[in-house]
Amino acid sequence: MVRVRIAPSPTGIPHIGNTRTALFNFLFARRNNGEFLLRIEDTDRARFVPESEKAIYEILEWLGLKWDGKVIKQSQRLEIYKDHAEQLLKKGSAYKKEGAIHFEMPRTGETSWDDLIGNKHISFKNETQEDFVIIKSDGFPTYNFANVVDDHLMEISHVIRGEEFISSTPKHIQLYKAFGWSPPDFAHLQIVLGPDRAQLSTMHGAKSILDFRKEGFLKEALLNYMALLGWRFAGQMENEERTPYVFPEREIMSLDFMILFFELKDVNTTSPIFDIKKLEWMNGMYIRKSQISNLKSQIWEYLDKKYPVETIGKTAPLIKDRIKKLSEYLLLCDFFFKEPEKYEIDLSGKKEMFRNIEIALENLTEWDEIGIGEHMQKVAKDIGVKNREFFMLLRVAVTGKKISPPLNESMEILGKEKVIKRIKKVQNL
RNA sequence: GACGCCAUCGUCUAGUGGCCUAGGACAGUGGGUUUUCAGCCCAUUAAUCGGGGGUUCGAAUCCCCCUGGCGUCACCA
Repeated sequence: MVRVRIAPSPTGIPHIGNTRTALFNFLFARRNNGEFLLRIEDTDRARFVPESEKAIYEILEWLGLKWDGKVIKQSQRLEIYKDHAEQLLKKGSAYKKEGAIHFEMPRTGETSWDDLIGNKHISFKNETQEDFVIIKSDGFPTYNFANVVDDHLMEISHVIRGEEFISSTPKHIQLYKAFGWSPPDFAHLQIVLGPDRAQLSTMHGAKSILDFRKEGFLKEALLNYMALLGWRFAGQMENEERTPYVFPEREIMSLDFMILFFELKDVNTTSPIFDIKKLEWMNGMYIRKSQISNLKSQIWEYLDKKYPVETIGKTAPLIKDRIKKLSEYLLLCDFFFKEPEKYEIDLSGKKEMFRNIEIALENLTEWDEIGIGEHMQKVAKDIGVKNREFFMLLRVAVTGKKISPPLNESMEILGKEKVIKRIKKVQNL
């Protein structure tokens, strides 16, 4: 039975790095019909950040990486750790010193294991190892100790975690040995690096997943991108002659697809660097692929349901190819909800032209995109203004901006009354 | 510094001895479509596979050394 866990400590809001670890654990569990557990390692009272525990739940739920069973919190298991430390004391593999309990590491031989990432044998000479604290003088267990006790008690079969724990794995293995337990399999994932090539960390300004959501990233894109950082589908598709992955579409994968094909042996051994550009491209890709009804509700919810959902629904088709993030919706579409107050081009002195436009629009019986377009082209021709210039001025008059969704469609959606009102308004500039 | 992990275009990667004068994607550049901006389409720049030795008829692929990057060296996790 495969049982994995993620063991975040509530000392910060999860970012791409540790969330990717969660994703890989989740994929491995689902792929193998196993369980994916969540343990909060809150034994460091000094670094505790209150809102981070809530954020951990929120992020996992939002992304659809729901854990199985109930959450284990180390701060509520202090007795368990004490009991186990006591056992080691009795066995003589631990000793007290300065109010803390220390574990005695062997001085000779070596400690090693076969790591599932890269399928390699890693070994440390025991002479390089040192004794370490398992129970602090405040009675709390240290990470190294609580981690091992819990992984055993929770019957974890595979420990899939970041590479930063490789150096402490000998400690863990020796602990298992001292207890007479058999250690789980280990898989140490390569660390995700920032553009500065240093490990992604909150301290270093890495954005949290919550930040990405706030910026309008879709969970599908985030999930897909995180998976691609070190893993890709290694199967063969039809028509692929030479090497797999030559088609871009195989980079776009749903969570279900990933679950179907995820294998630890296909996880890369090199540390990937997080590239926001590719994430943005991928997010745009997901937005473009979205069904309008789905995109509509995503935007609506993203904007805290403050804007009329019908208008969002009507305008969504106009902007789905134009935005990379949900946050860009209002940049393009705010004019649907309020009249422009300022104009990116000086429209004064164009009174005559807008008067002509107004009359032409007034005379329109069918208020639709095609009719509007035809009539406007005619006006442009009649007054001898090039399309390019004519429509730019009209665009600014209606939207306030030089960049906007397609004009005719926008005018149709806005409605005759509002459009004419705006055309009248610019005649008084 | 000690210990450990890693090493293919700027970035993510394909590649497990001959299909590689190294393929794809993102980013970049040029062009086309065009009523803006996107999108889409086409083209294109970019890696002497970190360096040096081997092994082999043949190496990005196997071995060794060097170098570099990263990680860990707490009563943090």
